[in-house]
Amino acid sequence: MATSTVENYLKHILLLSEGGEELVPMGALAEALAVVPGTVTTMVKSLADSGHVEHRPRQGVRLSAEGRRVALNVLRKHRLVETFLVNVLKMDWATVHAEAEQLEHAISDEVLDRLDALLGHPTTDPHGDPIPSRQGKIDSQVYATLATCVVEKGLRVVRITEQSAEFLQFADLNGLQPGASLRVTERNLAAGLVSVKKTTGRPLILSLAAAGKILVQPAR
Amino acid sequence: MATSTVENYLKHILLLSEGGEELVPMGALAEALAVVPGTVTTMVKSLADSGHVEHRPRQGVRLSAEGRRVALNVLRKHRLVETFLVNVLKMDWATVHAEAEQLEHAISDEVLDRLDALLGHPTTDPHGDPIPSRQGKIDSQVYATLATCVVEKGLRVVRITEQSAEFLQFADLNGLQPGASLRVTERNLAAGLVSVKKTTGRPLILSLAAAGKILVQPAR
DNA sequence: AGATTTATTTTGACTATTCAAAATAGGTCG
DNA sequence: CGACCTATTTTGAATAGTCAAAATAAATCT
Ligand SMILES: [Mn+2]
Ligand SMILES: [Mn+2]
Ligand SMILES: [Mn+2]
Ligand SMILES: [Mn+2]
Repeated sequence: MATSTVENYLKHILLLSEGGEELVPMGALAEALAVVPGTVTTMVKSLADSGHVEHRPRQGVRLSAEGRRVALNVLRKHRLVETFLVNVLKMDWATVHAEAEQLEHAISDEVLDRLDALLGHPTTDPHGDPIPSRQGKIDSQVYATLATCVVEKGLRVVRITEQSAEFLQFADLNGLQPGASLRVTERNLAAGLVSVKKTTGRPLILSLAAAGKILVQPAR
Repeated sequence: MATSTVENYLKHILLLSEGGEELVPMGALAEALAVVPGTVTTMVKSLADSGHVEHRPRQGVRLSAEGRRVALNVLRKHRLVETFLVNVLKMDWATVHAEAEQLEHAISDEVLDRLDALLGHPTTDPHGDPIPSRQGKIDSQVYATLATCVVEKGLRVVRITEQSAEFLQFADLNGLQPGASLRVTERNLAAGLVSVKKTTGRPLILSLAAAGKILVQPAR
């Protein structure tokens, strides 16, 4: 019964609130949804009327328990669909985000369950993004990034937190997929650069901005 | 760029015009789309403005070449999705129609092609409905039905032309799936009944209305 | 404190889609 | 032919979502 517009609003509020507690500023939401701020104000008020969010005028929005439930379900659909598109249909991981953006609103919970089973109940999508469980639990572990981790330690890529096709294409081409092993050889804050050595392939230099999008954990 | 409303209008015009040539009366379209006639008049005029249909006031609508192209693409998506849901996700053929009704508007041509390949380029969906080719060709062969076919000849079910879950459930339960072998043992026009003997299972009696929804061809 | 910048909200308008109800064009039938 | 029936069209109004631009509140900066 939630329209896809409503689902998108709720999903982005969830994504912007790092778990669902903090107030999301209207401007940030407008930016994420690619609409003007006035539109967000209007929609958020109606979302508040329907009990999906709490609106603190001039401060921001926060999901209600019900809003969070809906948002997690949409996010689960999004990420399971991405997994399906990559693992089963063999699509390019750089392009599946746009596809999933539509499909997340079109698949039923029934299809969702069957996809989940077909895929073997995955816990992360092709980008390493955690897939909320059927019950709405989502892994909220905090990871270091290539911009913040310790230098000269063995690391494993766990996640790429960026959905633009260009960046993902670039990451893929340079062996930065979840599971890849590497270490940071040098970090120059002044120059804003991070040097990375992968176990295989040539050394790589990233900007701090790019490095900040690659989440890592200590190699097992 | 066509909205899903537009896609639904075009698809139903195609379905109601037996191939695309005849004029579809506004009332029939309104009924198929479950909207009031006035709404159809309004929408059809805008579809005519965008070049998707030709509107003969007071007579009906007909698809333009472009409208037909769009409609066939949507129909192809619908039927390939149904095939996927049944063959891969093992869903009940009685329920996939409603799912496909949404998904047909959400999958891209890219995903469509990959689904087609995954399924081995099927030419009919689980109900025996022909799947339009990528180039927009669709099998328009005319078949007899259990209400019109010859009596006491070996037959094979080719298609069930009804998408309601109840009817499909009933057909499935009684062994009336595409491919099933049977013959009509008796037809009583006065009583409006058709008696059917399947190769396996007990004899079956259908109303003429129900029998008319089962398309058959002479057993090979 | 007063002025200025910035984020948010308001207002007015527009598109797409729909319905209810009234108006109308075409037949049809006596 | 004229009354009548039926399908279609018109008219007026509603809902969801959006934008542009003006108004306003809050925060920041002399
Ligand atoms: Mn979306
Ligand atoms: Mn992802
Ligand atoms: Mn549809
Ligand atoms: Mn079908």
